[in-house]
Amino acid sequence: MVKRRSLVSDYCPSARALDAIGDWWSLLIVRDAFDGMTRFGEFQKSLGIARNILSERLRTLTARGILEAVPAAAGGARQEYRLTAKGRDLFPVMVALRQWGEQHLFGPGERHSSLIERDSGRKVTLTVQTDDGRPIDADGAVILKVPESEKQRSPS
Amino acid sequence: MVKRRSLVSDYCPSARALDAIGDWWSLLIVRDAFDGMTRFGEFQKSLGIARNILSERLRTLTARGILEAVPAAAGGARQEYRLTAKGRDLFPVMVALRQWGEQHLFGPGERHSSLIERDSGRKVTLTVQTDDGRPIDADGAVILKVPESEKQRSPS
DNA sequence: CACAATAAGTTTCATTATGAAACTTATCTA
DNA sequence: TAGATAAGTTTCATAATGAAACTTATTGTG
Repeated sequence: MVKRRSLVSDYCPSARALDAIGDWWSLLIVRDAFDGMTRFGEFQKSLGIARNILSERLRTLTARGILEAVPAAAGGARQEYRLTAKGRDLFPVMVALRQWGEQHLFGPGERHSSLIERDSGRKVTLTVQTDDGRPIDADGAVILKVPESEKQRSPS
Repeated sequence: MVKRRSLVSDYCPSARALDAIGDWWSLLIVRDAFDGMTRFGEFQKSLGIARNILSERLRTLTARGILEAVPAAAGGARQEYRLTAKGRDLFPVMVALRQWGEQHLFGPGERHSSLIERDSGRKVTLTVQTDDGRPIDADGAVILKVPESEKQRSPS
């Protein structure tokens, strides 16, 4: 396969995001993490993922700062995998995927899990809006590209 | 590999969504489609994807109703690939990924493309909220699972 | 119209990524 | 302390991917 092309240097934030979490399993692991799972075995049982692949994914997600590995017991070797702040910031991504799935991938009357506010029980939804609060859809939006001349500018 | 496990029967909408568009390349193709691309060659050049893989992905995305293939010229064999309504509904997913990428994958001062409202030039953002309009974060939300007894209930 | 140049795929082949199962330690439990 | 779990790692077979060559269909040019 000649190694999958990396998009980390792409100037499109979506591309970099997909480069970080767009591979098979990663977002499912993150979903389970949002659902409270922390242990290797929990992820493995929930997803039915091969153990070697899960091991590799947990390592990568940790290296990328999306999960952090903390010793399950003081002095012990076993880890618990917890979402970092960076990982928790994927919440809108999860909600967006969920919302699209609900809209388009379930038959009428077919049951699915739902995301609700803990306290009120109200359904959680997601809105795309301008920074002054007006809802907007794809047609109203446009991508402002980085001029060629500025692309190479790197941080510090 | 014994075929990648399918999640289409999972009762979690996020899992089904990832099953549909969570493979390598699919969302990048969708991103380019949002950016106005329609032709095989445009996607190929933009992404640097192998032609056989692009061919397969376009076929799959079309089969799943996310893209539709329309003849480029009347009577011609060449296709244009356009987002369907279902495909355009992935807009919030793209915005969510973009927003996370902007927040966490760019160094300070490093340039990136931005999503703005066409008319006003205002930045587009994304908010997770309850259905009565209050913003909410991951801590305030909880997943309501489908009871075991109801899982099997299928549509029509 | 004839001929070259593109566009859009498809086929073939080499290589990587994944899955399953067996194997290895470390940790927990009775 | 012995057996049972948990958490990985190793090994091996197979699927997915990438690159390049190849095939048609379409477009452009004189």
